[in-house]
Amino acid sequence: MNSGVVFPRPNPKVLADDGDELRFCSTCAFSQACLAEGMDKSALMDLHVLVEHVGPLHAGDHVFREGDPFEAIAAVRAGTVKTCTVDPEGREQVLGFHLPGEVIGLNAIHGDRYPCNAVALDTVMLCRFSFPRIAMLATRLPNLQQQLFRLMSRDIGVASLFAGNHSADERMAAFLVSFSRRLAERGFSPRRFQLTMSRTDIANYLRQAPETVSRVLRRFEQSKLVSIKQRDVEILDMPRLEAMALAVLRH
Amino acid sequence: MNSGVVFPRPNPKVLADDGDELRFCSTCAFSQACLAEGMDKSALMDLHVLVEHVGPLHAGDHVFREGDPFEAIAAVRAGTVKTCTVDPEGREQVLGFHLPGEVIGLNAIHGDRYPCNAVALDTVMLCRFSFPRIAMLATRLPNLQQQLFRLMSRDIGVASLFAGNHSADERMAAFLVSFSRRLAERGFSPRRFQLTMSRTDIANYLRQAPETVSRVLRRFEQSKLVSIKQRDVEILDMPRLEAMALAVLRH
DNA sequence: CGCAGATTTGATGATTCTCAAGCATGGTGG
DNA sequence: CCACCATGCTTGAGAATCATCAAATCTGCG
Repeated sequence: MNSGVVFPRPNPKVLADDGDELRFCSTCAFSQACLAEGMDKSALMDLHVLVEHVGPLHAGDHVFREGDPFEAIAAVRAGTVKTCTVDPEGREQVLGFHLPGEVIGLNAIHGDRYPCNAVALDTVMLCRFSFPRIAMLATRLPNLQQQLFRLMSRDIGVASLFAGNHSADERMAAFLVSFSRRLAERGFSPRRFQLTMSRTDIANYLRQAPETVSRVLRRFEQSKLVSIKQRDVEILDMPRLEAMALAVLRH
Repeated sequence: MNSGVVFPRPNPKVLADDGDELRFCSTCAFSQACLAEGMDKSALMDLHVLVEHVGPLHAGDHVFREGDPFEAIAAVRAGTVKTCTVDPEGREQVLGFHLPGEVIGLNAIHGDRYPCNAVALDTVMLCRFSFPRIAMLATRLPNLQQQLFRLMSRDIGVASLFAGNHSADERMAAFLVSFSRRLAERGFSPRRFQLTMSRTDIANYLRQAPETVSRVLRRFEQSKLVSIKQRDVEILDMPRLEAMALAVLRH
């Protein structure tokens, strides 16, 4: 398995500036979001100039590593990226899972180094943005600046989502609901989806033992909240799941 | 006790544009930080124009409330501010404590409303910055923009500091060390300081029961790690405390 | 002085972790 | 094609950390 760092050296093949790139990149949710913020066509062109399409990365590939010098942020275009730290004793701490349309690396600006690892959980495609260049561009494009502010602001809130002291059931329900909603935002089905990460990763993220995750999911299944086959999830009773998650998500 | 929202209506008395304001505001750590980032004198003047000095606020006063429309960020100049949410059942969740030199409100950009309450824990002085105006200014002053990016980026990291699944002792040690370091950054003593928040607030922040906080602190005192009289803390063995906190803080 | 709120302390209990073993699953090579 | 292995997942039993409940103590303040 290739576990090298591929992020700082984007594959030249996927950077080809062929005629399809503009259309191709219009599927990049990050650009889309900027567009939605009122950026005009020429502004979008400026963005395209500094986008690098990276990938495909495969499960286990690192997007960046903790301690690497910070150079760029990236928008996930396809697949799932896990961010995590490793403490001095080698124990991993999962910080988050990042779905298509979400941006990673924003927590590296302060410190000039990535404070965590970013690892592909499946086949991942990225849009890479040199940060100095996008920041420079943002001084000319207020909408872009505003969008960057918004993205970072949201990450602050997301990071404290699971900060509370809730039960294992509540955290798991919140995890499933949150995952479902984020998928729905990008046009995926909110009822049927695949958990691309291992039980161990979920457990770590939710501050639980993997055994607890397994037991909670089984109980959810027994109470007809969800149906689970391997990593495939079908949500059967969204209202009740949302009710359980309410204490964590607050809406 | 006055528990009204004072933030959106700064006290006119402290906004007086007398000759001392420039010197006065030079004690505002936010401006200082921007200065340190290489802003020249005229840039600083631009900042001063849009600063509003707010305060003094007293213990229990709200700086802003969850749900209030987002208009401004604020730098703490003196005192301590607690940010917290309240869930549908009325249970509070403490998100953080903010010391002089730290900025609050950055998590409100996304959503256009404050996602949490901000409450003064003691006598608090603030610098208030209209966000639309400071964002506008940031397009002209790349150093200011960069500073805002940095502040938000740091908040992402801070929010996930206590995300890990650590023991009560480790979290408390990390809390004390982190508090001490942040005070030291601003020139306060890192060995002797006052915990301006209640045990209940600390407990909530660390996901513990107040009783657990009490017991952990007593054990710390018995092992000569710290000396505690009410809310006054003296750290007696910083190396050992830092060692305990290592798993949480990672440095 | 006495009251209200905060903190401490002790006893008990429950959620969750740990340890250990069994069971699927998916890929590999014979 | 099937046995085999590695990995991840599940399940059960026992243990431990930490929360809860109850009550005493302390503190600041009117």
